Amino acid sequence: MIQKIKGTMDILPDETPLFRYIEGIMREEAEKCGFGEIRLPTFEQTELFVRGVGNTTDVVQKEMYTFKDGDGSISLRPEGTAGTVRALIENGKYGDAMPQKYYYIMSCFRHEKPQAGRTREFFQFGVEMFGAETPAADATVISLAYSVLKRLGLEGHVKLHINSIGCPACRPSYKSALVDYFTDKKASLCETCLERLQKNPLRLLDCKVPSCAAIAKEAPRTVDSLCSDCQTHFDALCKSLEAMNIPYEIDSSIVRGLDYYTGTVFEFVADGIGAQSTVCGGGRYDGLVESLGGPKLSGIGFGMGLTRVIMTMQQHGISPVSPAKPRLYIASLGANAQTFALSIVSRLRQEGIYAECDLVGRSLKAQMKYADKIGAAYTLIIGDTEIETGKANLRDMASSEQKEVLLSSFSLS
RNA sequence: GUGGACAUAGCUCAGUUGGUUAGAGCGCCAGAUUGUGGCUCUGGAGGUCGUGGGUUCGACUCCCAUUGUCCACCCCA
Repeated sequence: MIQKIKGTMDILPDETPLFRYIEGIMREEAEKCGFGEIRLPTFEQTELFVRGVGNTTDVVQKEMYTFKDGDGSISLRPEGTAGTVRALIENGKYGDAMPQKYYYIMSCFRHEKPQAGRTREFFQFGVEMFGAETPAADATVISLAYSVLKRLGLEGHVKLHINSIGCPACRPSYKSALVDYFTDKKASLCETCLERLQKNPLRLLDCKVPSCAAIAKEAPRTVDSLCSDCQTHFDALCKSLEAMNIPYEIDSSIVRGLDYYTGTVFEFVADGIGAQSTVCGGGRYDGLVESLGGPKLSGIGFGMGLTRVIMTMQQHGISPVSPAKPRLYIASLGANAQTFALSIVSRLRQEGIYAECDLVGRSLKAQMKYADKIGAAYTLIIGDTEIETGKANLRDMASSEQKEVLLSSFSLS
């Protein structure tokens, strides 16, 4: 038999209501903050991601689904920010009133080895805000993520970690201080850390090997080496979060893996869902619009993984929705009654009522069982006698009480 | 890309030191006096034991390969 592609998933009808519920909350919260939905192409020119996400990142170097397309090269989007920035520039939205605020809920694709909380196609809720450089903008974006998680019942199950990785003015000096520090301790670093020292020094800070972690703990911290602009920005952000009653902790090991991040970075981390525990991650990317050919325009945003959110909810037994159940099931006996049932059900549906009837030709007993199984609130029983007399029994499935109703003007009110 | 674990019915799993027709629970379908669900009882359908090799008189069981799943590293949402 033909199986699904590795790292993809089927979401069946018993799970889709939960997805829709969560998506609904994300939309509401984003729109309350003035973010408008943007829908982007599933694939873009490979070059967009190479320049946008960064050609030194793992995402671009080894995780993109890239195809030849005529003379060019296209890739399935591995994230949403680059495409949003491209659309902003291409549609001239940088000429409109600032800030520009966009959100999306869409699938992204990365060719990684699947594990808990990591699939090759994954669903992401993302928001991007352009043209607002104040700490208040950062706070707004973080608070939006927070209110989504809060409404989903995850307050207390996720922790907000924030950090500042500095701007082009102060990051280079920090980076070299970091490299110097770790170069001194080269002898006691693990193999992957030696690699990180070469290509991604900031990652040295969150190695999980105990000996490395101990060294990293004493390493120079970004928050101690920020330029005065970055420092005041970061301090103001902390104050704003406090003013909004959003608990956070400063975590100098928070480093984002995408090249475009500058200044503020943050993560919401869940407990108990395995190693891939970042439910939401984001930060500021003030140089990105310009580097993709647009005007100098600041940006900040985040991505939130839908399945990781769901895993966290399940971990804590939070299940706010259940599938829809019919108000009425009509059990019918014989072909005439089945046709009659069909007509009533059809009329009820036009009135907006969820109603079902027998489509299999089962015995009455089997139909009753089925009605119970699908959770019908009421069952109406119709045979030839009922059609003749115009009266039928309506059974309340919860109490088993039955009453006779007139079929001529049957309604559920 | 690296490492580890696992793969038996629709689902969750048993299967004894290799030994006849591979089991259970749940689910599904059908019955338990003629047209009434939930509880109980009875019966039924459903598996070439992931796939391909090998060892053996004989393999679900042992060996090799392969594919897939899960978990971790890496990386990230």
